[in-house]
Amino acid sequence: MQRLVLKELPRYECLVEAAKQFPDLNPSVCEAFMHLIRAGDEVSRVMDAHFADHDITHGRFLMMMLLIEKKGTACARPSTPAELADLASVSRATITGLLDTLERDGFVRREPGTDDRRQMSVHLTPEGQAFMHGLLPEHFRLVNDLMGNLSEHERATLAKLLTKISTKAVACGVARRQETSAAELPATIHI
Amino acid sequence: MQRLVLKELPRYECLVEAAKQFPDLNPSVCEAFMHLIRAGDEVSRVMDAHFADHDITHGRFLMMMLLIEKKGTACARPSTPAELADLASVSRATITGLLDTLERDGFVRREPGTDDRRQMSVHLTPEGQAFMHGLLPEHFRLVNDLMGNLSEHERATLAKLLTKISTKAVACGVARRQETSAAELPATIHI
DNA sequence: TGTTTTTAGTAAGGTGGCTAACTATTTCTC
DNA sequence: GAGAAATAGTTAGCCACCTTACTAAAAACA
Repeated sequence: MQRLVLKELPRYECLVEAAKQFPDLNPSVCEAFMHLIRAGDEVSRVMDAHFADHDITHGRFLMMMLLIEKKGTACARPSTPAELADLASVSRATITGLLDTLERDGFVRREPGTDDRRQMSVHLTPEGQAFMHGLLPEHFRLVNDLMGNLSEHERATLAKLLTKISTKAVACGVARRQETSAAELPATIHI
Repeated sequence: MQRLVLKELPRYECLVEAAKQFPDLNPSVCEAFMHLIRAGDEVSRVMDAHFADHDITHGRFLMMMLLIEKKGTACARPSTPAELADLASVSRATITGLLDTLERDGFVRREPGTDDRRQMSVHLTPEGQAFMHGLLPEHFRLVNDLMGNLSEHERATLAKLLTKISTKAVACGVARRQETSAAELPATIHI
């Protein structure tokens, strides 16, 4: 499902106009920011359309990607709902909902855990595995196509710049949580 | 509302491993792609958290941004639900839902159109206008902060690279629609 | 042993989509 | 001018993907 975004980015001159009204608005910063939002949205739409061709959604795809059997041992594979929730940064309740639909469609199988009876162990079924093997070649070709206008060097530059932004975004999140925690201290602490 | 994304991107060596299984997978392409998805998601989360502080959501914010009074005449302002829907590339039904909640909260006012009795004219109320004027300074400062690790030159580079990707994504969408249209022609046409 | 924490899942609610159908109005065609 | 077609906004129903609060059971801790 898509977030609302503008079909067209505002013209630069509109940003400059708006900056007269809102002095904190830096037109070139805003422009770059909006390019990021837009590009992210548009590639997501392309991927989602491909998923829809196969009657699957982004969320379910990600679950199956996490569960897919991997050759070699370099990359761990989660197996409990809590592990999936942690990797995807969502609540267990969300995972339950996703797994419910995947189980309903025969793509995953849940079994009680062996060590801990509270736990469930989650696996792709052979059907789920086959489904992913059928989907992924074209998925990766689509990714290649989307990035096809960028040289290897440009892709590396892009990754570097985006990492700078992500780092900043994460820092905003951390600073925000500290701010929130401080606000929640009883007033008497400040004596 | 966020889409499911991985908390951590897979390590490059995991991509290389996976490429052995899926030959279409190009590790460096995939890596850049995932950086885009992640960065987009993370900045969205930061913005959404700020919106939540003011009891508003991304979709409602965008509606109000489109409706906000603008000094000068360089930038048109939409005024009907259909115009909003067109600018945001969603259905009129979706706009109805968003406007319902904004009207409920006193931020927008709907009036019958003057020229065409099918239409509604939509405006920010003074309360809505004041709300946005209260929110936007910090919003723009947040944007500046998020992009703060990038120089002016880097921002221009980023915008250029992202535009290349957006262009490709849009082309994928166009190609897809042509493909779909061709598939829908009656079989007899091919004689 | 008793208390606290953890696990998966349920219930309830929200956001932001969609489609199809509807009603009223406007535009188009003959 | 009459009727058909298109348009505008809304309604109803559905979906995906969240959240929090809660439950029962199990595990960990003191």
